[in-house]
Amino acid sequence: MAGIKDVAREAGVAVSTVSKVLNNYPNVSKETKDKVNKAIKKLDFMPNAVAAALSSKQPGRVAILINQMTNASIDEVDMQYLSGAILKAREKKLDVITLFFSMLGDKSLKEITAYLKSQNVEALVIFGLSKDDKVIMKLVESGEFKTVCVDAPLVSDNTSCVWVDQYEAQYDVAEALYKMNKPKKILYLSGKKNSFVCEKRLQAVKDFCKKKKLTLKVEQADFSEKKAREIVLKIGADYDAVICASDLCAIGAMMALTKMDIFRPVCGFDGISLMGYAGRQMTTVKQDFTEIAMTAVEEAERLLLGEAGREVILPHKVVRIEYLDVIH
Amino acid sequence: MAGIKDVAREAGVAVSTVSKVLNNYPNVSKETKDKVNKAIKKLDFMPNAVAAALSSKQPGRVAILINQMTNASIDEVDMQYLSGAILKAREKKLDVITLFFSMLGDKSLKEITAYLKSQNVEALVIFGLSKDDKVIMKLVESGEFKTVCVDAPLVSDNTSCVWVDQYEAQYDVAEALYKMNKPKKILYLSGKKNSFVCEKRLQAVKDFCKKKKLTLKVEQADFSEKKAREIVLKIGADYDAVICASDLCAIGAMMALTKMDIFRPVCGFDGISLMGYAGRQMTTVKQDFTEIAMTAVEEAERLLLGEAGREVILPHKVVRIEYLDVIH
DNA sequence: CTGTTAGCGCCTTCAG
DNA sequence: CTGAAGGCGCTAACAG
Repeated sequence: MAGIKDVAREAGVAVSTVSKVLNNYPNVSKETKDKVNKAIKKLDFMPNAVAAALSSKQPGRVAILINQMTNASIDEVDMQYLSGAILKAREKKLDVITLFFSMLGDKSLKEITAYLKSQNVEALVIFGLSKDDKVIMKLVESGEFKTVCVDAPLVSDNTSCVWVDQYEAQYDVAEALYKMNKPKKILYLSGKKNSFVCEKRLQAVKDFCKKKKLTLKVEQADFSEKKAREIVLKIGADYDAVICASDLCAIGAMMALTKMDIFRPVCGFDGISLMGYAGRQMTTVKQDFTEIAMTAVEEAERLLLGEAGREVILPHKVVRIEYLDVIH
Repeated sequence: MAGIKDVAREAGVAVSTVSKVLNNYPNVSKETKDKVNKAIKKLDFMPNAVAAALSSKQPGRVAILINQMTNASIDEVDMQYLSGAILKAREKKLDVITLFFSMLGDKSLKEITAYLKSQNVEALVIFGLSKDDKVIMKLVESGEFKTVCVDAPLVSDNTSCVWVDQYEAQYDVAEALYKMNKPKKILYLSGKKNSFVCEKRLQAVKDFCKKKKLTLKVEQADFSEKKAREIVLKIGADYDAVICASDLCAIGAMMALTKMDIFRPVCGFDGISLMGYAGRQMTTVKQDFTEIAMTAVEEAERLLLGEAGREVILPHKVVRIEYLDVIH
């Protein structure tokens, strides 16, 4: 691999000059710039990113932390988060390293911090954080790293939060279902206890039902298809509609209803393609996870540039999913 | 962040000595080693990985290349590949960078090579490569990087291949289905044209049918649930059983059969959790993608250590999946 | 506008 | 067994 020296020699200039054109410094004459660029092309030169990172004050890496298998996910969500984040990071020329919560859970805050620092990470982008992830919560609060939380309302001077307005989204989908079917008694299958998103969603349904004067029964389904199925089998018949905090639960609810051979409108949350297998049209909230991830990385860049943390709200859509709409 | 110098001062030794204990050199007395380790602990020191990478001849990074959304995947497979690979890499203290085919497809071999070199990558672990991925095929063949291909039979001095024996697996599952239902006429829904795995699977079914003197009809379903459904709707009734090159197709086939209200045994391939939604018991081949990925990374390490490329065959299982066996 | 010169933080011969 | 010194490839003042 050709080095910067070779380029300098080839172009007949000093290494620093080459460095300058590489990093788009203003004060280089067009001529020498051309010379250098020609040499670069000729030698197929590309600066060694490791060396550059070591020597320069450029921002360090950003670590993507994924809480695998926690959301309603079935991997689809995580994968979209990941690819969106990685894509945007490359675009922004940010180095990333990918980590899973499971790799950190058993380590102390100190260890994690040391590890991240040793890897030259300066910013964190965290997906799927919940209050139960104690160490990672502490990591965020420690302020050692600029961090962007997706789906967790943590905002401070150096931590931003990016998400869809969970309250509004849940409210909207409930309303859509309401308009269509005019239910009187609602069964709400809530998600995990200490999940930030779930609290918002739950509140939305509560408020909605209050406003419309509907009876509301809340059950904890923990994002689980199975639990949802069991709950609905047991008490589903007593309600006019089932609103779910996740698509997976909606599928479970649907399965139960089909088995009981009764009809009740059901709606989900997330818009994962698995919904295509629900066997019936369903209403759900569609979140664009790729977009969310890309926005999160952009936000991380902002923080790295020294700007202050903030909350970024992304739009959502309420959609009807047909059987196999989504899967090719 | 404490540096190696701080540790040296704290321990009252030279930096080089610290470095030696860090890298487990043999010639350090136990006493000084203890002193140094104490200092390390006291200062929460961790060597800067970037600097270490730059200065030492330690192996470079390994790039994980994922062909997102190509297999029967629905993300589950890719996610397991990814987490397995990343986990093992951390265990082996190998630095990884994750890339998706889609980020490279439009670039030239030269560009990709330059980029990878600039990122200090020395080894590639490639998931889901097919003959159609021209550039990446060339990348592998160029020999510039040690590479491990999962699901592609590329073996040379510096490239290994890790996979489940596709022929045997497909043969086994066909046999299992045969024993159970004694079909005479088989419909085989094959996968994508230029996929390495598909060719092996197809050959296995051909051989099996020949041996058992069964009528075999092969149709291209391209791993698509929809195509599988359409094919089975059209001609499924004429056959006694449907063997599929992927679970997704098996689900499609099942959906079609259910719609037609006829029973035909169906089997799939991969063992993804989506099979839990097929609505009926199904036979399939279960591959442990996490394990495959971990093995692939280990193999990459071997190559990095200078050993020669080879083929590594991993075991598979033929399993029956019940409704929601797999999804919690 | 261009070149010279220190480092970045660590590893690694090579003397002692 | 330990320490001093050079260098990995590049960037960033600082001179010129």
